[in-house]
Amino acid sequence: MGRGQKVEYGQLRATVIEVATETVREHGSASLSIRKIAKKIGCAVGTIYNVFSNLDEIVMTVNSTTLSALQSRLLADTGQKEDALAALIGLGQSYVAFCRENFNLWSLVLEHKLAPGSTLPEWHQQQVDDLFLLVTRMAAPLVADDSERAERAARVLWAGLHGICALAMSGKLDVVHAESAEVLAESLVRNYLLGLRAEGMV
Amino acid sequence: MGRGQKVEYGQLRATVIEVATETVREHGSASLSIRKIAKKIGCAVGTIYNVFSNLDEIVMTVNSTTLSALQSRLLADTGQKEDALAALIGLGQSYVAFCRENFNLWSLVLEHKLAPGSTLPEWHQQQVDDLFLLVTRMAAPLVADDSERAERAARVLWAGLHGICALAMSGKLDVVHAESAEVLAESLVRNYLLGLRAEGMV
DNA sequence: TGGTTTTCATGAACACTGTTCAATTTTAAG
DNA sequence: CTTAAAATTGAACAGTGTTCATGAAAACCA
Repeated sequence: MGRGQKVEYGQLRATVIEVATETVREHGSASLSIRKIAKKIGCAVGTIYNVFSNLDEIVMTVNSTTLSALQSRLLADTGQKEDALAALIGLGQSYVAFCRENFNLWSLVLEHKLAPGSTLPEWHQQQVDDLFLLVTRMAAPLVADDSERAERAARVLWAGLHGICALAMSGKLDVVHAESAEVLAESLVRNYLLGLRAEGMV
Repeated sequence: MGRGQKVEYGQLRATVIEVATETVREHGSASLSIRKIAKKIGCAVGTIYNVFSNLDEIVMTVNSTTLSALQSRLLADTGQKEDALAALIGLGQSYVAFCRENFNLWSLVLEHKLAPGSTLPEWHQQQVDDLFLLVTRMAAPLVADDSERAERAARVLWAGLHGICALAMSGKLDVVHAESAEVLAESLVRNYLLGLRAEGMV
């Protein structure tokens, strides 16, 4: 390589992300290490550090593509639904399905803890905001009068779905063992929104 | 020490858990290591392995006391509430408060992943079941006719509260940043239960 | 008391991890 | 062809969890 060869730079970055993604998808987040990536690619560890500042940056880049995949999935699944309630229920189902199909990659997103004192990079934050905006937009018709309450509803639903998926995936607190996450997700979305409507009628 | 000195055995175990708990509480789960515990206690690493089979067992034991503390907290806070709805809202508030006050210790519970293929030890599973039973019992009066639906409601609420707290604590998806977790928790519990009731009326 | 046996404590050793960096090779420019 | 810049390398450093042969100490028995 010589001076200013940015082509190779981008190529190596892509390869690293590709290998890292496949490793996580197949063997889980615990088995991801710089050394293993280097061995699989066939280069030295230092080479990777020439293109990523550390492992965290690799993880965040992988997570970024996972978030993009989720967004595409949600956008595709909730294309044009007549009923707003049905659309949000469908959103929940899509989210649960995505978690199931991308177990290890989604775990990597959830497990990631940003270094204390630092904030998410702007490009990453934007992805999260976009994803959340999707939910807010879908919830808006159901609480038409009040946009503040629409946003709160979106936050509750988003967090609630996250909780159901997180417990379902880890099996940790055994809460979701008996009943499928899909059933719980539908129950959450339907009844929460029903409750919002009922509250508005009082 | 000599043969059959169970007193020292239990004493050392207690000390290890004490030191581990304080370390996590003050510096977070990432800074927990066998070597640091040993140094803090003033013994060799091998000594700890004489009393715990590995770090995972230490973590699970710490988590066990955290779960006990949460259970005590919830039991105390939701002592005798007349209204079932108010009681469940209170439960949510207590849960959120507990997460706030025991940030690092509760993170340790959430972050723990059990080794693939293995299941939670019986004594740990029992704690989780007890905790969950608390929610189920409180939800029962609100869906009196159907115990199956009561359990589902409990699962949804439990998972939902977990999601709100998890996102609030990590600040990861920035969902809970604008509004406090307490507000979201109350919204979740109130409207979900209101929805359940409305559904039953149809 | 002395000798024996069981039990416990020790820390070096092993196999890992992320990260750094001086030395080397490769490549491009002049 | 020389030179300088850039990219690659892998040894080195500071960590991690875990194991285990060795030595010390305590308890049992005579």
